[in-house]
Amino acid sequence: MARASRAQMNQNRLAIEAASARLFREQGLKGISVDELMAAAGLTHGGFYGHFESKDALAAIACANAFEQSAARWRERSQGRPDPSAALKAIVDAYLSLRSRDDPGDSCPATALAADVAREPAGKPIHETFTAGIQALLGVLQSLGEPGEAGRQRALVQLSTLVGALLLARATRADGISGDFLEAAQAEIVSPVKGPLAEGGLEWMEGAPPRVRRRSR
Amino acid sequence: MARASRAQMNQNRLAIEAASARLFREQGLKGISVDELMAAAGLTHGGFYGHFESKDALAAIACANAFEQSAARWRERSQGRPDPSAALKAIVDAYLSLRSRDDPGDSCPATALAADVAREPAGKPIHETFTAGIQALLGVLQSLGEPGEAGRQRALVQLSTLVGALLLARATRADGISGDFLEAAQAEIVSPVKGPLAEGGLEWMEGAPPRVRRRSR
DNA sequence: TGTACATCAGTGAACGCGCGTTCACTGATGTAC
DNA sequence: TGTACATCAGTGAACGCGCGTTCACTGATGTAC
Repeated sequence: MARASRAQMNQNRLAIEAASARLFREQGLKGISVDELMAAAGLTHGGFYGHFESKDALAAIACANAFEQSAARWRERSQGRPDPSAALKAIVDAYLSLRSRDDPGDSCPATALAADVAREPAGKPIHETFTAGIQALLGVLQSLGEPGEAGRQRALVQLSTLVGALLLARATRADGISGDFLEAAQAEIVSPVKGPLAEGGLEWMEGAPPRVRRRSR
Repeated sequence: MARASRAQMNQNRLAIEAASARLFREQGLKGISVDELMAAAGLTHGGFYGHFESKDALAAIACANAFEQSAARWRERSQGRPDPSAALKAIVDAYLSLRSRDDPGDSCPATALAADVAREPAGKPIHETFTAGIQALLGVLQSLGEPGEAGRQRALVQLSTLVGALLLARATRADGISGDFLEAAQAEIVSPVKGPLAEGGLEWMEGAPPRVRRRSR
C-alpha cells in the first residue's frame, strides 16, 4: 500500500479519531497505545504522525468529539418531551443505565476520562477540551432547570451525582451494590427528596409533573 | 547493603505500603512503577518480590489501607459533634476542600482509584478491597442518617455526589468552575434543597439544626 | 484526453527508553552449639 | 557468653516486552503540460 487518495486519507483520519474516542474512554489515556489505535482504524502505527502532532493532541481531539457526541445525545433525548422534567428523566435514565455502565467506550467522557485528565500535567491540550465539554453538558442540564445561579448550582450537583454514581457503579461491577448506585442516583435526580413532610413547593415551571417525596431528614 | 534485620524488613514493608498508598492515588495504578514505589520507600526495585507477590497484590493492599485510613478519619471527624448533621458537615467540608482537591495522594481512594479499578480486568485482587472500602464509607454515612433503606439510598447518593464533585473539580482545576463543583456539592449535601416553598419537613432526628432552603424546582 | 513526473499517505524497521519480573550474588542477621 | 555458620533481605544486572516517536522508503495519486 502506498499513497492513499485525499478522500481515503480523510476517511482514515476520521477512523483514527473514532477509534480513539472509543478506546481512550474504554482503556484510559495510558491504557491504549498509538499502535493499537492505528490498528483499530485499520492502519499501521507509522502513519500516525502524518495525521496528528502527538498522542496528546489526538487525546484532546478525541475528548472533544466524545463530548460533542454526548451533548448532542442529551439534546436529542430531551427533544420532544412534554416538559423539562421528562427531558431530564430521559437523559438520566440513559446515563445511569446498565448499558451505559457496561459500555464506557460509547458513554459519557466526563465519567470515563475525568480521572485521567485530572492526572495530566498542566498545559496538556486535553485540559481545555475537557473543561469545554463539561461546560456543554452543564449547559444542557441548566436549560432543563430553573434559570439563574440556583439553576447553575443544581446542574453542578446533578452532573457530580451522575458522574460519581456511574463511576462507582463501574468500579464495583462485581458486586450487587453496583446497580444500587445507579438506582439511588437516578431516583434522587429525577425526584429530589427532602423530607417526608415536605409536601410540595411550587413547581417553578408549568407542566412539570408532580414528584414523589420519599425521604426524611 | 546486605541482609536487613526482621524489624528493619518489617519497617521497609510498611514504608513500601505507605508510599504506594500515596503514589497510586496520586499517579494511578498504571502511572507509577515498581521501581518508583521502591525508591520512594528508600529501596531498590529488586527486593520488591520478597515483600509482595506482584504489583497487583500491592495495589490491593494499598487500596485497603487507604480506605481504612479514610474511614477512620471520617469517624474521627464525626466524633464529638453535637449531632449527626454536624458530623456529616465536618466530613463533607473536609472532603470537598481545596486541600483535598489538590492532594489526591492523601485523600479518598474512592475518588482517586475508582476509574482505575473500573478498568482492571475481572479477578484482579483490587476489586474486592475497593468494594469493601466503599461499603465502609457508606457505613459511616449511613450511621449519620436515618435508618433503613431510605438511609442507605441517601448514603449512596451522598457518596456519588462527593466522588463526582471532587473528581470533576480535579479534572477542571485550571478553570474557575473547579471550585464551583466543590461548593455546590457541599451546599447540597449539608443542606439538601427541594423547593423554595418547602418550608420544613420534620427533622428526623432531634438536634439537627435548621437547614437553609435555597432552591426551587 | 494522454502522458510524464513530482508529491506524499502509508509502511515497517529502528530509536532510546521504561516496564514488571527473575535471579545470582552479597554479607549482616539470627541461631545452633 | 562466644563462636561458627546457615539463612535470607536487599542489590543490581538481565529477561522479554511494549512504549511514543522518527525516518528512509514505496508506489499510487494528483497535476503540469
